[in-house]
Amino acid sequence: MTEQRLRSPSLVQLAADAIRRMILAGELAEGERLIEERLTEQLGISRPPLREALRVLEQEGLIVTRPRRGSMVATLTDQDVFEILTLRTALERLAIELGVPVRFPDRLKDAQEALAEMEHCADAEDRGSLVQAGYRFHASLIALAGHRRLEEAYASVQQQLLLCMARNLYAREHFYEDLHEHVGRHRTLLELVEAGDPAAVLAELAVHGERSFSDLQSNAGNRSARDL
Amino acid sequence: MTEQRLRSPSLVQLAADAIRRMILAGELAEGERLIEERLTEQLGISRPPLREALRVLEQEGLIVTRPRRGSMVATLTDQDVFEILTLRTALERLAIELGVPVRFPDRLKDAQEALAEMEHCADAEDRGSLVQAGYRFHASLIALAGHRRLEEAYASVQQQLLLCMARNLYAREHFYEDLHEHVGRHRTLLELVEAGDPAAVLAELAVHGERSFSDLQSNAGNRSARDL
DNA sequence: CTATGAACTATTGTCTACAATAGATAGTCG
DNA sequence: CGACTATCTATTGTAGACAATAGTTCATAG
Repeated sequence: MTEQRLRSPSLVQLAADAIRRMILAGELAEGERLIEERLTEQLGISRPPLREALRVLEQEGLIVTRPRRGSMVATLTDQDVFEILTLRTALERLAIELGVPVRFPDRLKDAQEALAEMEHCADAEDRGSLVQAGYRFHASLIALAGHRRLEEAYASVQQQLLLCMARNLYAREHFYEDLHEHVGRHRTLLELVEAGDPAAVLAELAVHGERSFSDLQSNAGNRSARDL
Repeated sequence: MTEQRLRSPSLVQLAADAIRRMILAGELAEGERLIEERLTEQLGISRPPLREALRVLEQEGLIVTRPRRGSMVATLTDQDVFEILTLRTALERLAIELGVPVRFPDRLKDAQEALAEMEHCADAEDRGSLVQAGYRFHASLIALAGHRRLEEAYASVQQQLLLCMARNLYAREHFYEDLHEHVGRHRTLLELVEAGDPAAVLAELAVHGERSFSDLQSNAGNRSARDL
């Protein structure tokens, strides 16, 4: 609304988006070195903007950079998945506490639209699009809090979660259950949000999250799965 | 024109550290434009590494960059302070839930040392050093969780909080109370952590945080102060 | 045959220079 | 006298080249 889309995106943003897409699409293998010269040829840009884009991705947690040794696609361990999931849960909890009951009713529309698309994807059994719509749904719930830093942090965590999925480290929760049951849980979530009961939403989210923690019990932090 | 020789690690990191220090020390005013050429002269480096450093600081939330209009020191509103404080609380809560009871007893030493230094600073009435020691104390509590992403996110929030203090937007909590009472609250916190009672720690933290929210009631999100 | 060292290569780190754009200023027209 | 426009300047965006370093390979000596 207030955002003006006339801004010509800089090469840095375009390069960051392109590399991010490549990583999340699995076109770049885990731990693969990112040779700057190769990427400049591939993207048709020069090294300075590319290097700035790599700094952005490094801060986002998608790549790791070691001095004089270049950048590599992030390698995710079970510990990393655990960290991503717990952090996501903590951020979602804050968002619910701040955003429910809803103070910006117009923002609910985004969630409702995303949910409608999720149902459509479930009917069509389009799992890829369903995951995308699911992320939009969650992001729109976060936006209810009206908390810019929270939205940014959540987006970063979501991206890393996408990376987990590209690595097949996190496929269980989203793929190994009935699609309509999956969408139904989200519908329940939205209804509780609309009802304005934060505690109930948090309880539902806890059920949501418990499944994801169940396979990480080898980690020292597994105790927290119950608490969250 | 202090020509400092930046060498070994990486000019990007050194430049980022230097500019970060300048911002947090208040040497750069709120909203002040960061002219790249000026900074290159001041730091004795060239523009490419400087620009990469600015990207890092942008991701950290200390500066804002608009395309073709350069970078500015972040301007903090009450809403920003609210966001920083709520995010910090959410991260601390996760850290306590994951780290208490303590599973890495050796890491408690850092907290104990920081607390001892806090007491020393309180005796000497050195408020500046007390704040620094306080941040080390909190950071060491976060480290109990053994959660790298959490530590990084918390460090970023802490930095922005330091920026708040440099802007006198947040001086109340740390400066307008008795120093020994301040340290005493932290001692209580550590004792509860050592006792292994997460709920009690969270309750104490809630008291800790309530004071900071009290001046932000004009914000729409003030309702959360009680919940957190 | 193995181990060690030196030279080489591939890659990153940094710098100078050029192009493009947004903001400012002054001049002119209504 | 005020407002609008064109030019102008300061600053950012981008490019290509040079310097420095870590990893590798080959040669030689034990």
